[in-house]
Amino acid sequence: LPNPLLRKLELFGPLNAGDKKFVDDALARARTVAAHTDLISEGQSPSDVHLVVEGLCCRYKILPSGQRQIFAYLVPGDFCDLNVFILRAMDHNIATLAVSRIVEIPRDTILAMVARPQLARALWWATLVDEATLREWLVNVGQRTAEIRIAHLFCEIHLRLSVVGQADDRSFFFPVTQVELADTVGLSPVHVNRSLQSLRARDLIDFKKGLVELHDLGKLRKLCSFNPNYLHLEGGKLDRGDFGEDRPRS
Amino acid sequence: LPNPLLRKLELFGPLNAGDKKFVDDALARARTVAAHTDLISEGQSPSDVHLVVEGLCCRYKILPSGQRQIFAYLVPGDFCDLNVFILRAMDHNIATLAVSRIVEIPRDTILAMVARPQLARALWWATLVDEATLREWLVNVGQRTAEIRIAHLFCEIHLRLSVVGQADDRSFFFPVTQVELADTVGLSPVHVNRSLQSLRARDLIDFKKGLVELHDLGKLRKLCSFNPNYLHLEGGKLDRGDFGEDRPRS
DNA sequence: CGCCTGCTTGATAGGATTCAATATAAGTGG
DNA sequence: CCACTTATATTGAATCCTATCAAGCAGGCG
Repeated sequence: LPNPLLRKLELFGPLNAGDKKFVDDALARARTVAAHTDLISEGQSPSDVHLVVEGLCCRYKILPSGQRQIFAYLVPGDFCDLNVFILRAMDHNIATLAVSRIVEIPRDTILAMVARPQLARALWWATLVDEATLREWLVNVGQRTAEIRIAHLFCEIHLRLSVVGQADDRSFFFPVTQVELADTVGLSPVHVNRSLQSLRARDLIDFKKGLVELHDLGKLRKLCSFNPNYLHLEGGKLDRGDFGEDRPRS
Repeated sequence: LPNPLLRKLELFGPLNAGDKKFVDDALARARTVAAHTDLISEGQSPSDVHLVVEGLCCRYKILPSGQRQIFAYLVPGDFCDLNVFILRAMDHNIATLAVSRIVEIPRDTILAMVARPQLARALWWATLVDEATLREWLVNVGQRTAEIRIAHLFCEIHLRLSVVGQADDRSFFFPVTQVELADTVGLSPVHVNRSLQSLRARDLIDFKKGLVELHDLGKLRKLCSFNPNYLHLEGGKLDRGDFGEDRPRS
């Protein structure tokens, strides 16, 4: 079973043997966490950095009114709280959605990683992709209709899971409830249910019990005009791997 | 007129004289850009980093359907594209909303800034706050009703402008049209108009011709349950200014 | 003065929410 | 292993919020 973090980071650029070993060692001891368990809560200031090795987690916030908004799904290879080095306190929560394997990487280990130039850039790249993903979610909730919102979300998750070898072209596991989907895309659970039925009726996707079956990925992507640029994936290899160099640009 | 970037960064932590001079020098030569002008477009890969010194800019994306979503307002002291060092191409656009003064900071200057530990942390802090702000916008669009959405946006902008000395407790300039507001909060321009009227009727705020008058800031904040934690401002001074130190935490 | 942009208003339609009830599945404990 | 309880999914009906369409108004500018 390949290291999902390594797999992700190498999309950005090649790592040397030392870098790889470093990453591998860092993920050596993962612990298993039950589903629906908070890993970090708002106001806390964890000393270590959490990383998802297996399973599914999410960032979320609960409003005074009791409403919940999910900001991000964290799939294998994703960091939970790299910002720990700078910000005093978390401004949101992170929880598991399914049984997951989590590693807690000590601060010092992260610092040592950042001391390796290529790894440092790869980590930075990962956080920038997180931010770009967040922007796309804002587009999703701000501009798209219910059905297309959900279609777009599935397209994204599918691609991100593919990167870490957790999805093929026909299906993938995505263990969330319809209520959680609703809190993700800013819709009511009832409407999510109906939108899912509508997508099934169009013979695009079938989602039940945490399994997404893609009946026609191409049509699904067309429906929501899915443009994966913001994930900086395939293009990732072409992304700037250098720092100070001043080469000409188009 | 104090340097807005310096003013912002010092919220995070103290800078030494050398750091300050460095930042001051970096902002020395600003150019004036007309309103509604693109600074950077999707797909581009600017060689320098843009920073807003005066005026107002925004991040945005246009969908194939022609819809526009605004992701962020950039006020004096905000960077436009620090990610230039890592990502090959912009995945969104940045434009001026009003006449603005912009500096283009060479890559080398940024690299020199990052070489200064305290400045590096302050820059990192700034990008993390940007991300947290984006999360809050997702909450806004995903969970709140029209009126409260707009109220919350005004609360945020007011606070961010206050930090750089561009707002007092009674009013501030915010030169956007109602259409732009609509593209920000994911509503139709008509509905934005009506929501603004409603806020005026409650004697909370009056927004006309780019001037926001706050009739009762306390009541406005209560209406939208405004919690500025996510901006990490006042708490900013207490945020972690250290890197590797391993001090006890509560 | 006329034009353009931005704001305002009214009427209508539609998408999404809410409420409520039912069905189905999943666990739990005796 | 079955009965009970809880979580999740599904369905229908009524309501509400927001969008759309369309028209009128105001102010700035050449």
